[in-house]
Amino acid sequence: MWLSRSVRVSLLPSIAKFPPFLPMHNSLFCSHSHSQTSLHDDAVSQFNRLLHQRHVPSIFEFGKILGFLVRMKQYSTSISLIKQMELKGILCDLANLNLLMNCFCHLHKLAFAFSVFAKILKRGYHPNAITLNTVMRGLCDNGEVKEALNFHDKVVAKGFRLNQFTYGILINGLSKIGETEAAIELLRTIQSPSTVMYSIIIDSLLKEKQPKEAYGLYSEMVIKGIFPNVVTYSTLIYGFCLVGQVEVAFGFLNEMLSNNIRPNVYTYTILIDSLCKERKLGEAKNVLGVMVKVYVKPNVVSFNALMDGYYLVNKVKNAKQVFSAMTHMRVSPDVRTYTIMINGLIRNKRMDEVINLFQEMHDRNMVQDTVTYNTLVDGLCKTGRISHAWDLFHEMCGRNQQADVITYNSLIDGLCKNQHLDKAIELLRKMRENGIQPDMYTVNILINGMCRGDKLKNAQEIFQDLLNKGHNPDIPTYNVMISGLCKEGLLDEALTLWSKMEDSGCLSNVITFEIIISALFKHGQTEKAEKFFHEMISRDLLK
DNA sequence: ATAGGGTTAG
Repeated sequence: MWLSRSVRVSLLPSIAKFPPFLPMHNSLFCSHSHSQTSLHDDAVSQFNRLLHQRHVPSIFEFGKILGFLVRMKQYSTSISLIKQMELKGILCDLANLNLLMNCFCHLHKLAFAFSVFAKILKRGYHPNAITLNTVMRGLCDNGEVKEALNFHDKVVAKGFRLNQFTYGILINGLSKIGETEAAIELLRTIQSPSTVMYSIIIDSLLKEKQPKEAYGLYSEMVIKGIFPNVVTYSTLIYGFCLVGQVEVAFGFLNEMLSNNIRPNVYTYTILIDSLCKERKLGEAKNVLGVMVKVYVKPNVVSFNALMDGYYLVNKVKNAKQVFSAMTHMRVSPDVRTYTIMINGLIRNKRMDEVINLFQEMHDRNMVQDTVTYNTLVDGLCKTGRISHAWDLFHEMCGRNQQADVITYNSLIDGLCKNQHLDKAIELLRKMRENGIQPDMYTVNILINGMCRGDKLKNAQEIFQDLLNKGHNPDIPTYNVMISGLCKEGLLDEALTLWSKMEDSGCLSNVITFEIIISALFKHGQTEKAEKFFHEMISRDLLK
């Protein structure tokens, strides 16, 4: 079923090349409608007009406006409008109450949602499938998938009718908490499973790096005559790129095209992102050009992916061009756009520009989130500006952006590398106090810090502790430990550990080999070094 | 009911 590589390759360059950032294309994307804010305000004032009419309008009129607001994700507004309705003595119907419950669920106010459910029962309304599905989705979104399943069993026992959506919600809930097996089991109990159900599970399998199983389900749905749609194909393209099988992914792209399923902004953005991660910036830029040409409007995600790609290959100028191009095309940068810019500029040691951008976010009333702060904190640590990083750490806490394991890891690493091992240990303790569990990065940073600080014994203790607790060290853990042993000239011990690593099924990467080879050379063991070098080549680890 | 972008260790 796969089309040849030549088909795949010809697909993109066959489209006429043109500079994707010319202003002539801007007119395609100019917005002629009201902004979202004014639409929201219009809806609210129309609602108020209805509310104050002399003759009470039908409940259906209110419902239309409320439905619109929910589609615009204005949950808080919808809730307050419904409250005003009830205060005026206009009784909500079942649809309004379902909608109200839905709004509370989206705002993660599950207790309020349940009180609405109680109200539905108290008023003698008969909950319909939408009511029950909303309850289950609320539970699932809150991570309470088991409770959703119990709820399902209970209402089924009471004779309520459910629908396809119910099982989509439950399958999605199970998949998103990593219970893909259970999701598949549930799928097996459904007489006529849908495209959506298959798509959800295929997505989970690919994210868990189980491409064979995902492919199996895809074949199964095709055989059963359940047609993959644009989401299914986009999921497959994304997932197969994720597991490194780019050829297969492009096979799916060709297949969707030959099935006359048109790629949408998601599909194109996935392609841009995947090509960028493969460092094929020329092709990625062409995809953006194709999008423009076929009138699929790139959005902020498309531009962010491309920008990040340019920074990945250190093309600062091109990245900045993307930044201004998106503005010209009236696509507003978001927090991630700025974070990508900040991250890229840090990697290119342009700290003054970074500080300016951070200030610009402030000026634009953008809320810097944990990731933005993490990026900057790490950048400051890496350039030795520990005290500035420390200030930002406090600033983020003060602004209610929770420091997470990554924040602490960056700071601990910075402290270790600037001769403050004691302060690093102190911060580790503080991190635990704040309820944040150290992860593999923390362990590796500490082992590395100990080795650098001539505390090989402590590093080995941490490593042994990891083994004692039944954790498997990962490649970077072995790498830092091997590197520490090499640094002390303990080459035999390093090579023993390397053997253990390989025996445990943890296969070396290019960095492992670099550490070992350079240590062997340094100690005049040229022959051994060459042996490792050839091993590395035969494993195809050199790009 | 389903798909896409940003941060940490070697």
